[in-house]
This record gives sequence, C-alpha cells and structure tokens, in this order.
Amino acid sequence: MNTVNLKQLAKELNLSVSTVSRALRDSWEISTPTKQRVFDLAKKMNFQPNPYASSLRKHRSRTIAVVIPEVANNFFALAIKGIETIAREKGYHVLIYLTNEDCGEEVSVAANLQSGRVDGVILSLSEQTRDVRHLLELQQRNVPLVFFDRVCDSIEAPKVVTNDYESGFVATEHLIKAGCRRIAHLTISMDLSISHKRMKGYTDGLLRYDLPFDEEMVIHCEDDEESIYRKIRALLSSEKRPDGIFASVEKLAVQVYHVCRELGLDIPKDVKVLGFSNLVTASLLNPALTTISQPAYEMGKEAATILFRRLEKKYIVVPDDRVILPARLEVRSSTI
Amino acid sequence: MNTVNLKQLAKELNLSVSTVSRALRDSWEISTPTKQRVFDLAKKMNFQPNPYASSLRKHRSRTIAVVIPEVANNFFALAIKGIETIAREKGYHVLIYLTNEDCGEEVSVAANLQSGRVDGVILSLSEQTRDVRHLLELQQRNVPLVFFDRVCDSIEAPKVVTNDYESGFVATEHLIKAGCRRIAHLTISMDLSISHKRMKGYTDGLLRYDLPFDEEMVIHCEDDEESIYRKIRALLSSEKRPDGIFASVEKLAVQVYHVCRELGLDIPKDVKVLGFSNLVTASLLNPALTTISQPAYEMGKEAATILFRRLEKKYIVVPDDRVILPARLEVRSSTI
DNA sequence: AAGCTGAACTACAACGTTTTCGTAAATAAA
DNA sequence: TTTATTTACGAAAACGTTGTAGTTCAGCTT
Repeated sequence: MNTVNLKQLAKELNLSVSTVSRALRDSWEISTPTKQRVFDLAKKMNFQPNPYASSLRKHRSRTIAVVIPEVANNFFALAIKGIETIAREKGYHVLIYLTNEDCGEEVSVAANLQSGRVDGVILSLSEQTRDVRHLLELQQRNVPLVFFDRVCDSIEAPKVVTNDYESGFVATEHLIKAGCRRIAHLTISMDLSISHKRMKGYTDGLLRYDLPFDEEMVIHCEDDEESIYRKIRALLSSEKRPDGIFASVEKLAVQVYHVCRELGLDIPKDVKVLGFSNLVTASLLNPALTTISQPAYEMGKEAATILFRRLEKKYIVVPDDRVILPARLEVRSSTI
Repeated sequence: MNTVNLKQLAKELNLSVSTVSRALRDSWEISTPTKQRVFDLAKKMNFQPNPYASSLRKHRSRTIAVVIPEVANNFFALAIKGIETIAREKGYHVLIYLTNEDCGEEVSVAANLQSGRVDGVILSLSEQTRDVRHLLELQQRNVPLVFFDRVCDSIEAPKVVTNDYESGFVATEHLIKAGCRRIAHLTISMDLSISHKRMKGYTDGLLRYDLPFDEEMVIHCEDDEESIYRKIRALLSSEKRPDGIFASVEKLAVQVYHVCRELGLDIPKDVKVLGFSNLVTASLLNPALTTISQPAYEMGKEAATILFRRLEKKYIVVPDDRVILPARLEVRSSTI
C-alpha cells in the first residue's frame, strides 16, 4: 500500500528519523530552515504518516465508533451527520456499526470495541437490549461511552436525549384537544427508557384530562414489520377502535397510514394520527402527518461534542450529565 | 485503555510471546494442550489483540472507507446498510466520510485515505466533483476503489450502477404515454455520468415519440435548497409551464410537490410528476409519487462484495467491470 | 583554559503483533 | 548407532512512529 515513510524522508534529507518526525510536528527543537526542508520534501513526496504506527505508539486512535440500530431512518441518519461534522472538525475518524435492533449484534460489536480500536463510543441502544453487561465491560476497559436517544438509565454515562416525557404528554394533550377520547399508544420495546417516558407522558396526559387508561390501547410493536402490521390492523378493525393514535416511532406511524388506507379509514375524520418522526415528507403525506420531531442533527453534534470534551480532557466532564434537547410538535392535517 | 496483551498472557503461562501468538491463531506448530491453555487464559482475561499493532505489522487494516455525499437520504442510507452487512460478514470495519456534496471535502478525505488507514474505498462522487485527480492519486497508491451510483467514467475501477439510461427513457416514455407533451427534466450536476445518462434517456424518449426537445425544459439544480426552490417555482409559474416533470433525484421531486402545493397546482391534473426516489413514503404522499426506485441496499452489498473480492484476491477482478442493477418504475397516482 | 549553556540535532527503545529463523528434543530412517 | 526428520517451541527482527535521553558543537562566562 502506502510506502513513503519517515525513514525515506530522513535518508533523502540526510537527517535522522527523529528529526524529521519532530520537524513535521513543528517542534521548537528543530531550526526553521530544517523544518522548511522537511515540509517541502514531505509535500513533494506526498507523505502521509501511518496512522496505525502512530496509534500504536500513542495509545490513541483518533477514531470513534457510532453504534446504532439502523441507518435507513432519518433520525439516525441525521444524527450520524451531526456526529461526523464534529468529528471532522476535531480530526477524528468515524467507524459505523449497525446492530439491526439485534442485541446479539450489539454485544459482539461491544466486545470488538474493547480492543482499543476506538477512543470512544457513541451509542443508541437496540430495541432488544435488556442486559447491558457488554456496555459495562466496555466502560471497565475505560472506553468512554456517550448515549443518545435510546439511552441506558442504569449506566453512568453522558446522555443526549429529547424531552420524551413532555413530548408524550404534549402529544396526548394535543390529540385530546383535537377531540379524541380513545387514544391508542403504539410503542416499541418497553425495555427502553425513552419508551417508558413517552408512555408515562401518555398516561399522565390521559389522567390530566380525566380519560380512562385502557390496557388494550397500548400496542407493543417489537417484532417484524409483518406482525406489526397485523397488530395495527387488528387494532383499527376492532369494535372498540381508537379515535386517535399516538405512535412513538416513525415506522409505526407509517404503518398506521398503510392500514388506514387499506381499511378505508379517513385520517383525521375516523382516526387522528400523530407520531414521533423526522420524515422530510411529513407535510406532503396524505393527509400531512402531525409529528413530534426531534432535533436529530443537533443531538448527534451534542453527543459528539460531549465525547470529544471527555477525550480531550479539557473540562472535567460530569460522568452522568444529561443533555435534554426539546422536540417540537408540528401540527398538520392528520390531527385537525 | 486496553492493557491485556500477548506479553502478559505469555508470562502467566510460562510461554514465549510467539508461542502465544501462534496458539491464538491456531497454528499447527503448537501442540493441542498448549493451545488449549492459551485459549482458556485468553478467554478468561478477555484478551483482545490490539488491531493497530496487527495492522502495522501486516499492512492490512481490515477497514474500508465509505465516502458519500450525504447520509440523510434513503438511497445512501440503504447503500451503507448493504455495505455494512457484507463488511460485518467478512470481519471488516467501516469508516464513514460525508462530503456534503462538496468537492473540496472529497479531496481532503481522499488525501487522508492515502495514509494506509484503509484497505479499500467505496465511493459515490459529490455533485461538485469535476477534477478527479485526488481519486487517481488514491489509485496510484494502490488503494482499491469501487464506485457506486455516482461513478466516474474516466477512472478505471469497478462500478455498481443502475440502468440509468433506460430508466431515463422509461420515465420519459411513461410520462408521454400518460399524456404529457411538454416534459421538464430536473437534474443535478451535469458533471456526473448518471446525470448524463438519465438525461440522454430523456432526450431519446422525446425523440422516439416525436416530441421537441426544449432547452428551457431542462433545469439544472446544483445549488442550495433555496435557489432550487426558486428555479422550480419559476418553471411552474411560467406561461409555458410543463405538463410533466421528470426529477432525476429525490429532493427535486419533493421540492416540486412543495411548489405545486403553494401554487395551487393539481398533481397529476395540471402537471404529472415522476422522480428517482427511494422514499418509503412515496405511496403515502398526496398524491402518491410515481418513482424510479433503485435497489440501493443491493447496490451497497454488490459494491462491498466486489471490493472484498479484490482485497482477498480470490478471483482476478476485472479492473473495469461494471455491474448494472435494474431500477424499477413504480407507477402511482402522480402520473395517472 | 576550563567549565557551562543552549541550540540543533541523533540514537535508541518502546508500542503490541507477526514472522523468520533458529534449536533442542523426540522420533524415524539408514 | 548414526543421521535425518519432525515436533514444539523461543529469540529476535521487523512494521512506522514517538518520546526519552543523550550528543555535538558553537558561543559564552569566569
């Protein structure tokens, strides 16, 4: 592969390897004319220092890992963009690992990251993850960890989240004010803290407006697309059909649209729909979807900023600080 | 960071470092009982070999780079997913770099990748890229390169694309058969080979059905969202307004929807719309968008497969082979 | 003139693996 | 019995960079 190294530069310049190395790092120990000679030749030969030699020597890789459940999803895609932006600024490299919502894959990725390959990890839990020993082990190996969105409350680490409880409450309240009396809540894994919080916002919303909580109105959608579809279809075909739906993640809202279309249900007349979502096309849907949209890009940037602050040890980082960025309710025709 | 290494294992087991290394790699030179002892201790101490030491020694990093213009876009997100899937299978790691459609960033990424950091690169050109010297240099350094979607015809390297010419033709033909007589083509940078091909399909489609080609009906949208919006708005407000629109990329189709909504134009009555797109919500839009959808996931997988075939040198890879995966026309209400 | 200072460099070890080249002992072949 | 081969291991040299600890020599002090 690459073959121009310090030794070659040194030989060419009649200098020692150490001098060349130091010159390139602009050390004060090297005279200006020598530095210039070194710079010039390095440029001419297009010298790129071997990052692996450097990492080995310095015990720092200038590389971080981003571990997320999926990427074909606007939320995570924007978060990556935020992370990559900050990483680029700081001169770091970004490794990406997709768990596909599978805890087993998350475990194997975490095990692999114990090798010192990365200086830090930014992670969003997979839907299936219950046991978090693999993440604790990572911490024991002193690999700094920052969570975002799907955080793990039982681990002491910085977390970047949205105001999930409030958003759940606001969403429910909005549906109630729009006239809904029987609101279903579609949620993913109850092992995730964000699910709990959004759900608590939902139940508190009902409570606040004296609506009864009905167990049957909470649908857990943890499985494959097919069975999620069936569950939603069952819900919307039932006699006690809800008149409002609060979907805690984007894909569930999308499925609701598909089911309504198939059952000939009119949104918002028959059922009002609202969902957490970062769809760029939310306003173009038929009807336009009311969303709770999260500041995904900013969350990514924030998570990365916190991680780098820790890596560069410029500030003492509170080990458990939690940054809460507000999500926004965007009212559109699906709830009017 | 990580601190358990071969030396420690060796000392603990009263063996030499070389023996431990060999045992872990299951070498025939080591006796079975010794291997077992080594395996057991390695497992117990949760030994993870330092990847950088290994990379340095072996001149292979088991890491590839994916360089793409953006990620918040279903096409590229799915492609990444495909690439990551194959990379995982092969035990490779994936570095991600976003150029944000900026040629300068592409150049600086390419320069950085000359360091030997990666064993290979999968790349999709930025919209702005004209000069490709940075990629040629990468090849000169023997970094294997595979293009996908936005390929560079002037560089000899494997390419994974869709049948862009045919798709452009089919799209145009479909609009014509739907009754359009004045079809506009919205395109991005004319420096990209895919743009040319889609455009050629468009002009040949017009020719085939004896429709005149009108320069004014080709809108080049290479700038920021704001000015793209203005251009499309101008097009649709003009007296000689088209009755059909063929958008060569997703974001342009989305903008057309926004403009039509604002101008009170009815899709498909006033103007029919069709676009290259991988939107999951295409069928839920108002009206549902007719798309040419590319097999993004498969393209990612294919690009990765070709790259690994080359890296593992199992087969002699044709340096310039081109894999063409067909895109699909999905007819929906925006063109009926 | 001897000793000191500092500027500008060099030598060498280290980082953790892998690999090449040995070599001692055990076994097989002559 | 002697020689050849095999088995199972070890020593040491890489890989390319960086950090520590010198070294050299000019210029200065006393």
